[in-house]
Amino acid sequence: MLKTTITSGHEAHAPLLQSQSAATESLTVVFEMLGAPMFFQPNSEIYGEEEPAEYFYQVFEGAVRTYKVLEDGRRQIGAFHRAGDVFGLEAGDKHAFSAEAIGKCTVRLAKRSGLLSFAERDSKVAAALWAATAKSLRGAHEHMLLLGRKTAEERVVSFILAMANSPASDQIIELPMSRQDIADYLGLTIETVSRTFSHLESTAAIELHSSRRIRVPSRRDLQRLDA
Amino acid sequence: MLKTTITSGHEAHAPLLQSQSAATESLTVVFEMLGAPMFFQPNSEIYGEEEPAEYFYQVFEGAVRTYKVLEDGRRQIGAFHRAGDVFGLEAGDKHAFSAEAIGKCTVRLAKRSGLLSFAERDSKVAAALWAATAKSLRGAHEHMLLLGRKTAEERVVSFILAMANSPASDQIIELPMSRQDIADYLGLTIETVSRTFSHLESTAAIELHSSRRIRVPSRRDLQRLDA
DNA sequence: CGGGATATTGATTGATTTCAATGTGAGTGG
DNA sequence: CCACTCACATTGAAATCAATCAATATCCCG
Repeated sequence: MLKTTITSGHEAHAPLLQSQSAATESLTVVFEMLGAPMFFQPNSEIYGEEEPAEYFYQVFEGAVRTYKVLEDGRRQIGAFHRAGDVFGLEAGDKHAFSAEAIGKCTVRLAKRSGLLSFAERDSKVAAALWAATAKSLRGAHEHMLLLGRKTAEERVVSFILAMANSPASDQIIELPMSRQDIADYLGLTIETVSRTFSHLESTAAIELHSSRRIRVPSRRDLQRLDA
Repeated sequence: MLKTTITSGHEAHAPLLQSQSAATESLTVVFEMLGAPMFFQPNSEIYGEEEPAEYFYQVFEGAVRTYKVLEDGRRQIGAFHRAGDVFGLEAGDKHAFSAEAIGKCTVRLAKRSGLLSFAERDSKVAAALWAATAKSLRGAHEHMLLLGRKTAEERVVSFILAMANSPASDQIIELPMSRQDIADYLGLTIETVSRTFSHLESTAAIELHSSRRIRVPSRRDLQRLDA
């Protein structure tokens, strides 16, 4: 199984694939068959908004951001994708978002036409495609709640909790993305994100070992700060 | 076709079904076969968050809001659904959102099990289900950009433009929802929404015939105020 | 050991929220 | 038919949270 392949060599980390649903697994099998692995350098474009959507994508290793920009440059990151996540699922022949590698990363590309004709013949694959799309939708809904109704501190806390994907306490979390990425994901400025991290540290809710390496001594305590 | 059925008797209004995609149409056919129409009173619950998701839903007449609330009562409306729109598509056995009728409305309910087993046998139906889910995802992404990066005025303008679903200028728009609903959709307070409507009126970007009936003299002019 | 990007911290401003009245309109009953 | 009422909407003044403007500080990377 690819699951094994993906996690091999990462045993020291928290599991990269959280609650791997049966549906995602089944899409993973399809990506193994149809997907061509492709390597991307940090900050390189995987696809651009408005480009014809020719492929579906699955992160194999590393992390990816998908985003939209307004004419004047304001950027909203829609989601961060990590190993095992499928992205680029929007229907229609054009991408609604752009996608970039955050650090070095490997992504599997599966031709839409191939995967869709596969889905036509195998209803399990069609169901997996639907489930993966619905999973993205669920994530977008959660993100919407955060952007629309939460305070800066609640946003940062929600983000940290989402990045700490195991329910265990006392986790060390490695953030692959910059403060600017976090700010553009949370709908805040980089200064507000930085200040909020500092403030959380000052109240012992988190420890900042370095700017991209944080420790959550008690997940419960942190959760109490989320709405 | 149901399209005819839905719009019959509404010829005086702007078309209720904007760009009805082939995919939605094909789901509409399924709803005609499997769906039981159900009538809802204003503000009545269609389903609640965390309830087992037993059905898929299509608005037949009227308007529906889907939303999430935080423990302390802050509410985020995820989307407004109008005639022809399919909602409740989230995968998983529980609803992620709640859904309520805004005014009096009729909704068709199709059992998930039935529609899914139909999709298993007919790949066209499976594709339509996927496309409808992806359409929700696209809407959520657009909404995210609005919540994360737009100013109050831009949000209200985006909202008005979305409610004016024909590209024509000089439209009169009937808003089915209250200012509170709009506020909770845009991530603003009711006062800010009200002030922004007033300000748009003072600059002649819109006319307020009554609080729920507005006229857009020039769509182009209004679009210039959107980001 | 630089040097440039990234991050933190401080001071101030400003948009939106909050608090507080006032206005408006649809429905009801006298 | 009018007055009353209640929910909904508008408007105003003050407070607040996050953004902006402005220095440093720190971390990589060569």
